[in-house]
Amino acid sequence: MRYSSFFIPTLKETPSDAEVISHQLMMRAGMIRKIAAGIYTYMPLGLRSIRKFEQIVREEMNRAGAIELLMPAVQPSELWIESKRWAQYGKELLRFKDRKDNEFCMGPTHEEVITDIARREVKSYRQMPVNFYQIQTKFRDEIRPRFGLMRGREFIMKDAYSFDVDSAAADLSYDKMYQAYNRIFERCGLNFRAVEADTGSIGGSASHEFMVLASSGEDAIVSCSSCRYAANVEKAEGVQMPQGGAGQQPLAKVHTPGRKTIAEVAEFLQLTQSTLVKTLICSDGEGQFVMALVQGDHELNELKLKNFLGWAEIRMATDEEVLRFTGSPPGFLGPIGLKEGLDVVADYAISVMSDVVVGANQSDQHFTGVNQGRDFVVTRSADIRLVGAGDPCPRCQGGTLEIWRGIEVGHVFKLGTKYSSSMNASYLDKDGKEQTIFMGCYGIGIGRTVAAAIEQNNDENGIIWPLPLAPFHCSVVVINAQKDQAALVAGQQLHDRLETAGVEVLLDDRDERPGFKFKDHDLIGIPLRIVVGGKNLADGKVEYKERAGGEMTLLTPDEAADRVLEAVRKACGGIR
RNA sequence: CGGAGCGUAGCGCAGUCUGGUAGCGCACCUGCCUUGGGAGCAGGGGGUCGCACGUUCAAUUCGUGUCGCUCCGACCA
Repeated sequence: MRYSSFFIPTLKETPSDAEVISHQLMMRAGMIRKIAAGIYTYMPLGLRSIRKFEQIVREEMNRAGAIELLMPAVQPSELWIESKRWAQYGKELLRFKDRKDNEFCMGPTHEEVITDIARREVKSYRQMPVNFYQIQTKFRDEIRPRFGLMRGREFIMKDAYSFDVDSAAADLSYDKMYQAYNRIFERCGLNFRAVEADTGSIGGSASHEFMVLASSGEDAIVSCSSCRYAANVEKAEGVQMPQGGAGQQPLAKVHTPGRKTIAEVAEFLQLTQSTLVKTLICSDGEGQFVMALVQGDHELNELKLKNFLGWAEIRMATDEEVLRFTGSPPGFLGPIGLKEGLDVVADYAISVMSDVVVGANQSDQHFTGVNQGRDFVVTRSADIRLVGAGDPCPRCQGGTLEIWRGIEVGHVFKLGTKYSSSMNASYLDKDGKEQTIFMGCYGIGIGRTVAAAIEQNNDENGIIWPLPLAPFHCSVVVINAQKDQAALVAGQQLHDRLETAGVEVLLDDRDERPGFKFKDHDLIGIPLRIVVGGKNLADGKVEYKERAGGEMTLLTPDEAADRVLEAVRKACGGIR
């Protein structure tokens, strides 16, 4: 491909609304253009990388036995009402009516449609296991679209859905996908982790997220320093501690004027924050309340508490609600002397603490020397805190947890019968008995993965593509292309030869100064670069250089071509 | 949803406080020159100042409304 006949509108300046590096670079490299909040055009260069990744995903899905189809982007409300998600899904679901006033939505995901297909078409145990997938544009009306392709409203996703006769068979399908996902992200040359995750609104019994490690990631994940345990912090388990010693101190009320936060109270009483108990009141938004206790230097994991209580939603109580339940404004709450009807859920860490400090449920007053059992009662003990760096691993002896930031690029779920039972997807088994189908679903964010690759691979000059995702493998930059015919011919020959061998080459024949061209190629991040021109060509040599670093070397055109072929084979052909 | 900010040329911004019909850099077009890290000179094109209504002799500027975009918050007890 000649640069002059392709279309790469690069920008020297960074658009002001691009926050993260991948968004900035995709804009500057002319890969994407925004048309509305969270909605982008994939420009020719961006589309090439998107297609590269899609192809890797296709190959690995096909290898794992999944079958490609394509479902509609627009979906009728009936299916969503049937699965109960028409009411559950909030404003994120973009709804609209057709000319006959029938309700539709833009599909944010396709469990309903695929389950409908399955219940009509999959009627016998002989047809399973089966796994359908598609690569398709979805729409979620995000509260706050941001970070370019990382959290857009319209985005491309690969989603797959497995159907099995029972739970054990579904586990096998799940494992196959889990393996396929590992292969996919390995092939892309990305640094990633598969972590245990919460199932969220999709539902189901188990799931793993695939996280590309990057400091700008929106999720926090933990992994064990010595075993393979890794989890999203939303899900990561706190370790249940053995019972500690009995308290010694008597209960005493102390005056703590204006000291509301844990830090202020600890400083005022000359104690460490870990000897305080943090008291929080949460609501399900529908009239249920609970008091949650965590160690002063810990933080409540609302998601864990929500799941433990079986609530659909969770939020912190308002100041008015706190006053109503405790008679005290926030800042002085505690579990002592509560009115009837407010359950107390304590984190496991609370049960090993003694002689602690809690609020006295009255302005400017705290209790010291507080001990569980003697001074207050815990309704239930549970794992409800957010784990942190340095915490003990819940799976092995001696390991401690490290914390990372990650970008969620893939998610696999065991759905069980959640959709198949509500939508009556069943089959006949060997004995002619009707059974419910077991499902799994598996997603990969296509655009997000490409953005994550940039997030992980860039420098001050621009993108540094991993070869498998690069829009072009190699660029051939011709110096003084409009005047130096010999250089242009030599460059064209090298280009033709590489292209014939299957290498994707961008031949820069533009009438621009060399520095200008180098800047462009660095910005758009082509991994391999050959420069043809000037004195070197007179000596029968061209320059070979890799974007990721390494020295520039002078080689004959033949040698340079071999180096390119070798690099492309190694990076794109090896793992197959 | 709550809070804040911003909409002026394709992009990045100034001008608005103090009203008098708009400017800079980059990009773009023409010519000359230049050709190893986003060159230089000269000339040129491009804006109903987001939109609507109001105040005024006069509105990019003041007021009201509206639309769009961006940021922050939703861990505080």
